[in-house]
Amino acid sequence: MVAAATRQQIVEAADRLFYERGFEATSFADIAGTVGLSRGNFYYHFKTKDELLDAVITHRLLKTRSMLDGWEAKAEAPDERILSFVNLLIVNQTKIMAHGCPVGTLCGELAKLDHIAKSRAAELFDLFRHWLSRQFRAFGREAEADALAMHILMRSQGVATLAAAYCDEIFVRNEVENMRAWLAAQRPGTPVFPETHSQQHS
Amino acid sequence: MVAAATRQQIVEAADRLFYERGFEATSFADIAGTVGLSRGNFYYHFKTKDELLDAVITHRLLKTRSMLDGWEAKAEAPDERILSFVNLLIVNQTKIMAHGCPVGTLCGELAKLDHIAKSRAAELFDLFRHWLSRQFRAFGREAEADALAMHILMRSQGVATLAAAYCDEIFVRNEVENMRAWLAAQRPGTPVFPETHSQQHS
DNA sequence: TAGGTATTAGGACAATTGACCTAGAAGCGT
DNA sequence: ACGCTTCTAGGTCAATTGTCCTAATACCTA
Repeated sequence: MVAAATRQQIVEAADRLFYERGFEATSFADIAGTVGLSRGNFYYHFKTKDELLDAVITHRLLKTRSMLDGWEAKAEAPDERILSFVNLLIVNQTKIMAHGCPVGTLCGELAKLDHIAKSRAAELFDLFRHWLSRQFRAFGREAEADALAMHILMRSQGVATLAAAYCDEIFVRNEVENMRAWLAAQRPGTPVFPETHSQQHS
Repeated sequence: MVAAATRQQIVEAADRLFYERGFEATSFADIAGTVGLSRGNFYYHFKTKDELLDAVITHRLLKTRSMLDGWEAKAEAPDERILSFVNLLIVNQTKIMAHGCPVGTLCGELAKLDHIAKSRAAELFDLFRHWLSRQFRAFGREAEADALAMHILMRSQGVATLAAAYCDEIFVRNEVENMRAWLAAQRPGTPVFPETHSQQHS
């Protein structure tokens, strides 16, 4: 097999395992077992674990950028695009309830480890942040675009954390509904509109 | 020294290190070095690392319960009590920006490790959840009390996660202000009141 | 002070980790 | 078929992990 393909397999396996088990808890042996390679052979593709982590983050950055570009290419209204982001909580519900948000948990782990790659992992947040900011600007909330982007990013992180702690999909649906209502209330020129709270939660 | 005192020292050192570095990344040697004990002596106090984790969680449950009881003992209005919870984000800002929320990050790590103690760590969330729920009931939002409690818990988790990723205290202050406004809007019988968004965020 | 219990230090243990080396297999252009 | 580069398997290495044992010390009671 050509090196680039093997490398890609390794990165994708590491991507999944870093998400499911965490960076530190995933060993080279785990990834080797998944890919079907010998342990020792890793050194040919990645000199250190940090180098592998860097490749995984780069891979995630590319995947994320391409997803966001895809959403932006669609001829949708900006608020509908923002809803695409919110809907990630529903689309990836099962994984999120099991392992949290891939971005949030990675940044959290790297923060605790005081790892050099922490700032690079935070670029994943930046991708969402600036994309959301752009949508809010197009939405007509130029001045507050970044704060609104941070707000919705914050909410999705909070939902993901509690979803993983409680494994409660009704809560997730409920809060996604709240985010939709909140977003509707952000339309500029809309008369005052209180944030509603659906109460289907058990 | 009496065993109970040493045990307490160990638990408190482990509590801090588990928070700052994470459960897995903290070794017995780290804790021993902090407390000033020999590594081997640990086995006398805790047979396994899981037993130590359990003691740490128990310790956190007691600390948290006592904090919440203290807030509830004060003759305050329920919404002011809820603000005490929100203010934790300000009071512990430095630590949160460095290591995230102690509860959220522990639950997240244990979820990834598929650890038996995960549900016990989630009891920490339950403590806050039920306490907040009680305040919202006293606030006159009987029917939606639990959903409102989960909502504010979710927000504090989201703020903590992004605070750790961005180390941005303006963001924290901004979102705390938003939570205050949101809370004011939850007063029953209050005319519609839109969630405001302060825009001091850089 | 004597005797027994409670507590400690220091080290041994196997297992696992990331890192690294080397011999050789596989692939490819000539 | 040749030679050269690319790639791989298996193993070694020191360090660190949680666990566990044992001899010695500290402490308290009688």
